Amino acid sequence: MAIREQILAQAARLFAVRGFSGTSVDQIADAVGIRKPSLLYHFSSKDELRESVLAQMLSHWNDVLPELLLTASREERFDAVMESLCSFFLDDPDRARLLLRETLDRPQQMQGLLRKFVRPWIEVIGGQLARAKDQGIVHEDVDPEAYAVHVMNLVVGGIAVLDNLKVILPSDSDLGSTRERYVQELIRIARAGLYREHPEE
Amino acid sequence: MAIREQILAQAARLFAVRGFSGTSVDQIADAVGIRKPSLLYHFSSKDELRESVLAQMLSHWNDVLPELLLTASREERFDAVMESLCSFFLDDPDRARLLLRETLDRPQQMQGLLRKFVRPWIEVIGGQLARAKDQGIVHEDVDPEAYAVHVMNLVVGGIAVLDNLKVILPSDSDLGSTRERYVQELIRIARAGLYREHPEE
DNA sequence: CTTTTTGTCTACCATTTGGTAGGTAAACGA
DNA sequence: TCGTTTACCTACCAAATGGTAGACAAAAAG
Repeated sequence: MAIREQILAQAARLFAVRGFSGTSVDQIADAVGIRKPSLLYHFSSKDELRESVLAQMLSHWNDVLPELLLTASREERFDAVMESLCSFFLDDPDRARLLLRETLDRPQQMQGLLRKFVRPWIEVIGGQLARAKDQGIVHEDVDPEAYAVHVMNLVVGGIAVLDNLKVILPSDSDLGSTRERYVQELIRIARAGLYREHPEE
Repeated sequence: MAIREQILAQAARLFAVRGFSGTSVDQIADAVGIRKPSLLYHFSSKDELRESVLAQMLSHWNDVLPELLLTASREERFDAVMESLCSFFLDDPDRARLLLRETLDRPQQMQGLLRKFVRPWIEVIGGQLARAKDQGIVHEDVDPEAYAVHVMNLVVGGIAVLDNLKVILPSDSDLGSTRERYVQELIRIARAGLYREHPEE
């Protein structure tokens, strides 16, 4: 059964980097080390492969998200949620690229998935915001839903094109720290857009 | 010469919506109302067409940007700059989609363009921030360059997938206002991530 | 009026594409 | 042991792709 996962991994990588139409079944088969008909034995069409790749990623997302949200609700640690959220995509930036490409390529189908996988997060954030507003911690003019969507977009879009943006951030030279700096600023922006003062750290 | 612009317009539209590899020369020709060889008479290859489409957009960008920045430097009206910036992409969201797709499809080539077209903006923002920091208006922990990059990404990415995100923002029913609300929150986040207090409005 | 240029067309080509047919060998279940 | 299933292969196919050749007509240039 390992071969199926290899195919999924290579397909995900290539779809993310070159796009779906920019990737041929042959290229995926080559990357795995088998012939095209062998690949099509496991996934009966290129489109089924696309579906499977996306399903695999969203299933992983669905595994990680609940824990993430519970942590957030219980401890109210904004930065922790943000870092976990970023980690999901930083662990494999192709996830962000894939998501972005799917959104561009098939907006119709993506809308359903967004409803299913993003809406819950937005609702939880909304609940948190209600409490935080009562406590006067959060800016009054925050639009909870729009805010959550923007943060989502900031994370996914930001990580998808992270390598490109590194070019524009040339200051420090040690490896990997550009990413750190970039992510820290991302989280800072998200926090500042929400809280009136700095929340408990 | 009108035909050349029609081709550019249709190509830009289709590249933005379906992607470069997802669009055939035939489809573009059809959209214009001519045959494929006629199109290839004006643009000798599909790749030259891609180049021209991108060049056209960036040239427009380059026309609009200086004025934008001058206004900002002179009057220091943050919201005005943000709204102008958003307008550039809201006027035709395909611009944002195209930019995003190019960044995903050809990161290498895009890095040069980012250096040329985005860096200047970042530097100007940096200059503004220096002054604003002296006046104690801007948060001290802002990373000017990273901030600017994130805002850029927020605008481009946000508008590119705006139609999808509307689905997650279901509250008000009147037409067009979802976009308004979405853009307002975007600008609010950008402002809150920068200024300690609200700047003069 | 003739010649040349411009722009479009039909017909075609080589390559690549997603996908199928059908064979083969190893592993497995009875 | 023998049939069946699994997983891979070579060979092939029809359609679509980017691009070319060359005919043709209108218009611009001489």
